[in-house]
Amino acid sequence: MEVLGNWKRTHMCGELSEENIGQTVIVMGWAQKYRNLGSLLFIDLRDRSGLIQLSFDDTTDQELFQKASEVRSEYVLAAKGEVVRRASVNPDMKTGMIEIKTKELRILNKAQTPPFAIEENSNVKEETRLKFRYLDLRRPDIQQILALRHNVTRVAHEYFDSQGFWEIETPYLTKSTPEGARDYLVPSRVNPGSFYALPQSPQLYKQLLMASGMDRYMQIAKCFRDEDLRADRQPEFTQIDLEMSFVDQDDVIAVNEGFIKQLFHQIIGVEIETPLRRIPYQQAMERYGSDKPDTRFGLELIDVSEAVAGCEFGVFSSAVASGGSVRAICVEGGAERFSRKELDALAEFVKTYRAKGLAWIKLEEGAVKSSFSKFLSEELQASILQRTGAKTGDLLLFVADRNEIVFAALGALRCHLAKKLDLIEPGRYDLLWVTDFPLLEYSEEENRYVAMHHPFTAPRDEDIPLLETNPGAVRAKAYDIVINGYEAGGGSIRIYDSELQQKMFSVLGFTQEDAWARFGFLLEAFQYGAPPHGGMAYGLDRLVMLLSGNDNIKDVIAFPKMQNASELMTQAPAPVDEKQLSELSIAVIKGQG
RNA sequence: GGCUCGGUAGUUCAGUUGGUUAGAACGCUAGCCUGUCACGCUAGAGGUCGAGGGUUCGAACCCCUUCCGAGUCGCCA
Repeated sequence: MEVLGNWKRTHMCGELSEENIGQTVIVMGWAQKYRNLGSLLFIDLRDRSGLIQLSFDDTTDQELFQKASEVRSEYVLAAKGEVVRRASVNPDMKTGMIEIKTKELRILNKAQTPPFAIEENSNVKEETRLKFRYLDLRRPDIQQILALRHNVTRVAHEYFDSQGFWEIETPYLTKSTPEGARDYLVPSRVNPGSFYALPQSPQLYKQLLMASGMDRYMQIAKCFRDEDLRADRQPEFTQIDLEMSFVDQDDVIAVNEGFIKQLFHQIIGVEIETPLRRIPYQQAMERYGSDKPDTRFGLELIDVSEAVAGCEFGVFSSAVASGGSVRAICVEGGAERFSRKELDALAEFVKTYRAKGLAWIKLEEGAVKSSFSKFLSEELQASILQRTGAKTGDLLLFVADRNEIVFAALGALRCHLAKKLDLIEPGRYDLLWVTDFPLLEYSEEENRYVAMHHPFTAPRDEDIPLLETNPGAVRAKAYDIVINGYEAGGGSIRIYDSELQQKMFSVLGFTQEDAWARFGFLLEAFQYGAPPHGGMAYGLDRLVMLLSGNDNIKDVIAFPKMQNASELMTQAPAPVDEKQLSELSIAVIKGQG
């Protein structure tokens, strides 16, 4: 092993070109690959910019050649030499026209053989990659994702700065607010028995900043939610968070459309047409069965409740009679495409979403087959076809149940079918706003209304009277931005009036004492002149995922957590010793969980 | 907590109906090789078939239990 000495790097490997021919350069990096031909030896040297070939010739310098022949994969090298045109070019390599005729080599560090090859498109299993994440991160494709991620935050800073936003940091040690997701708690040594919560979002602080007259705020903020993970969900994630004063919904949307336009343009060179389409929540549910619809393909839901009400088929008629619905997806040309076995698989698929089954009609040439053919009178068939517009060759798939289940099942089914039938054009981006969310939804479990977004979302002005008479019908000034079926961000206009905020808490079932105990600081702040305000937060990880064409959030986070919320490499979380616990006045109950 | 899929060499995988010493490719080690770039040639090392138990004359394969991972439902204001 050798030291760097007085060597200074002159170039990054991938940035050398024919323009450097004749120059003496010093490059540093990792040995990607070596090819020893006996008395001629090549090493591909890698840094984050790319590869450059080092060449060694036994006949010019035997000692140097000997040293080079000891180099193995992932050795850390510094090489000094002359950039020369290659004897044989490699057209597949960015620096394939040139190489460095090495004069001096320093082996800065040796390396064990890595457990997997450091190369693009590696298909090593995730578990191994995460255990050796620092090696996985050497792979060029992951480095490019992290570079893209850096550029997304850079564009965010630049854009929002240009629009008059200040980046202001808010605390990570905050107060637990039991509404919403589970909190990560942090014990306080100096306040035994008391706990901070890590923020689920900077929501309350940014609203208070508006009350403070900061006018426009933004922050790249870490957020924490102690809930189960998914392919697009981590317990620790990053938001591009922003808030604005003296604005209504259209103002927030306009500023954010500017951001999205600039982001797509600068990061991936895609021009986004603005203003973006907006569809109300109710319509999103009716047409796509989802509040984050993937609009890159059709397969829209069709309500056939009226057509089948009172029909012989009990599954249908009873669903309608009990206040639910029967809805269908028409798969064009699907009659031939799906075997009985595949239809059974689709039925299993929708059962995941608590649907009891999947009824179907195949409109085959000259014959109509159906899972409920004995109830499918000519009359019923005619009215279904009339309602759905299905024609010969098509396949109709039905779910009958409570609306909530019908939407969930068919909403998921249409995405499933789109993948299966390859209906999604690669490289396409479909963006839209979903607006007019319900302010509240009724929780059977808790026997009360809960906020759909959060308790600080403003109701639409004209719906305020309904808060007392029909809370479920109140629409919110809330909006989500949906990209390719992912909720990429969301926001709302907030309540800024203390009275209205207190009314909101009371609708949510808080006593006045409760409300003041938990959110007194906010209610009070609103009494000292809070401006109308609203904002938005993007899931940075999801944005990066979408912009880099990934479908797993772990791939766009340097050190992600696994499904059980642990980190494989460092083994966090881990037990701590008794001394630490006793300092925090914490006793762990053994044998639980 | 439920459901589905997976775990065989360092890596990616194959492994037939339960049948001899569990294979391949890449990687690794050693030797040879002057224009390679998926270098080539020769030889070699490398396995707790996730773990435990059971059935059997015999288990990577069948059964039970369990551990680990992924996806998903619930959950995620």
